[in-house]
Amino acid sequence: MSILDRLNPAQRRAVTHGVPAAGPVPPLLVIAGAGSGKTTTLAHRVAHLIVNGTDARRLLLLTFTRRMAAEMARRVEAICAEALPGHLPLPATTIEWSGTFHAIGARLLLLHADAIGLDPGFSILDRGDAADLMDLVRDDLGLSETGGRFPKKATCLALYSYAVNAEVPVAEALARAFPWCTEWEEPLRRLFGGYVEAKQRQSVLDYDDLLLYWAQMMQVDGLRAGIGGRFDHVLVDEYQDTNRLQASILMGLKPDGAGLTVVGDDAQAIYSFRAATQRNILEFPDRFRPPATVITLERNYRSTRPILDASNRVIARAAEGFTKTLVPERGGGARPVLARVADESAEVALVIRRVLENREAGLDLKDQAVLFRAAHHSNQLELELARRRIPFVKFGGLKFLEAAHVKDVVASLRWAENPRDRMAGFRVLNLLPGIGPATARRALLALEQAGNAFPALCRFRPPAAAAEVWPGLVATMTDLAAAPGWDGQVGRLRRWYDPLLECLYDTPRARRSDLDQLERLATLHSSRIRFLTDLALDPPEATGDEAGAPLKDEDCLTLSTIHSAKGQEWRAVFVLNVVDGCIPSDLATGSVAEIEEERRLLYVAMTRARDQLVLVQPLRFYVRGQAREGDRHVWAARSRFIDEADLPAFDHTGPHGPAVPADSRAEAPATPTIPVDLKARMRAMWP
DNA sequence: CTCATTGGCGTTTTT
DNA sequence: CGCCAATGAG
Repeated sequence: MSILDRLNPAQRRAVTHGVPAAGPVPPLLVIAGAGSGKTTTLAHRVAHLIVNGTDARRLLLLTFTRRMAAEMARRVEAICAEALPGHLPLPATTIEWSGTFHAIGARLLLLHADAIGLDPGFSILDRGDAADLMDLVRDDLGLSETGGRFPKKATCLALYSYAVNAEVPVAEALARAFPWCTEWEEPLRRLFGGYVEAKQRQSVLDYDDLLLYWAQMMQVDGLRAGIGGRFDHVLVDEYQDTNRLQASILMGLKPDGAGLTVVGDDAQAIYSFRAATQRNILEFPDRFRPPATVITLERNYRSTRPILDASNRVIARAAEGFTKTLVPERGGGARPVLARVADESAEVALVIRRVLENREAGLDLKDQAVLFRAAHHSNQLELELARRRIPFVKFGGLKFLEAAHVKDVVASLRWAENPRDRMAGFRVLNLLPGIGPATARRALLALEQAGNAFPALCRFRPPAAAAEVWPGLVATMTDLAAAPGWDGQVGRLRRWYDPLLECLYDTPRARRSDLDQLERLATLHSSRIRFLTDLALDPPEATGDEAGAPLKDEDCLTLSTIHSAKGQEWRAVFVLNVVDGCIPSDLATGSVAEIEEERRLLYVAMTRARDQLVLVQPLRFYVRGQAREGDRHVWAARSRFIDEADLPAFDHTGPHGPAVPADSRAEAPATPTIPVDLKARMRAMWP
């Protein structure tokens, strides 16, 4: 009995390709359709390599998220334990080098910091900090007074990031992704130059640097040999969502493709906004001589036949790709439902009703998920779930880490770790009453001139309003910077920060409980720098529930953006707002390529479902930017990706007839749900 | 120089 | 609505 017996023939070929081997293992591309056992296959291949004598420490496993890395490690160990009975699974089967490109990049940079002249105490900027730094540099370069509308900081950062990740000049990035900013090409280039300089002066790296420095290291002979030679096998998951820079790293690691395995599904490519390109996966085979072996997995073990049939119809209308049609292994099951509802309130009601019915019928909340295109699409649903005390977790959207008070504390820790980190210092100083940008700048200058030693700040004369709290700040930062151990540092910091919190924000109680959570989280990490690095690369998800992190065992409904649902599955899946303008997003209809990506997004959402799939289509959308009881609305059409000809693949519920009622032009505003308050109207006449 | 207020404008997806 | 820039009072 072998671990290979439970695999189908294509999976088995993928797992055993080139192994056991006498010589180098030729490159392999696995095209794994949705639900075709991709994770199983990859985990078995890794286990098969280990069982056949590959040292687990010489494996590099690159996944799309930390969560996937952990899942993969768990499964590999389980399979190895089964295949090698009697051997303890640890540590011989533990994959040390497993994680996202960014996390692995951070580790390699730390390891080789000396060789490339990088301060090993570097801090990692999250997206918000990077954008703020971009803003600061823009001010310094005097680009704020350009008149007209210079792109906003977030746009500047996105553009810079695109150029780096796509490995194209600014002009090309502008043309491809930000055509409305082309007139600013020259000042933008200056801005990016200044941004890079500022990062280096402060010993900070942004996300892109983790890849960029890694790719650059692979261009240096000695380093390339050292890093590439560290790994016998490199395996990459979700290859369809990698970009040019990541491909360059891979080619640097394994120039001839020996030991390289990439797995992905071009039909599920949904990250082009991060400069991911399908060309990576489409062109992979021919990058090598002889070309890489291609193995396609098309047997779907996840969804019932009717769900798969509907999904296949949606993707069949796409233009390009490795052709494959998923073949269902599971029979039976009901058709997916296309549920028309009056508006978003009715959508919320329908989803909650069906979720609860499912639970009555024995389907736990954790077996069900609600998916949507944009994080804010679930706002109403979240409110209603909270009101009815139905537990849920939300993936995607605002992160815990992005809350102002959490950023305050993290910035303080980062400043203590790296006093040259101006973004961190700037944020901390601005917390004090009476201190604004100008004073903060002067204080940072004073600190720099004193050799970045915090005690020197004692001599700085703050404005009168800050005089009282100033010594506390200096003492706190001095303590943190000099602290011998990590234990208790967050507690020490909070003795100073918590009183400030009271004055700064209006809901101090909820915020303090967030900080309690942060403090607990801190104890799970061995040092301050590890804590900060892990936090930047793998921020905990926001929960939407005031209780903080949901208990692991609690039965909980999943809410998720479609992007964050990648690689997951549930027995019942609801997709919100399957209308034109949401899927496809009205912001992503500028080109055929963008629209095609939106189609794949719907395909990804639909193929997450095992037994039950409900696409919800509200007919009426209230327009934003009006009074609470306003009645301005638009009528939305069914998503263009559900073709008329494909309607028979669905069951239909809700109001029928044309999407836009014939008499809509004449329709009177809905009756207000709140009784008219005449007295308030009288008062309002005389403000 | 700080801080609160006002008015205009854009509104996605994430390591 | 929520973010950002401009404005004006202290």
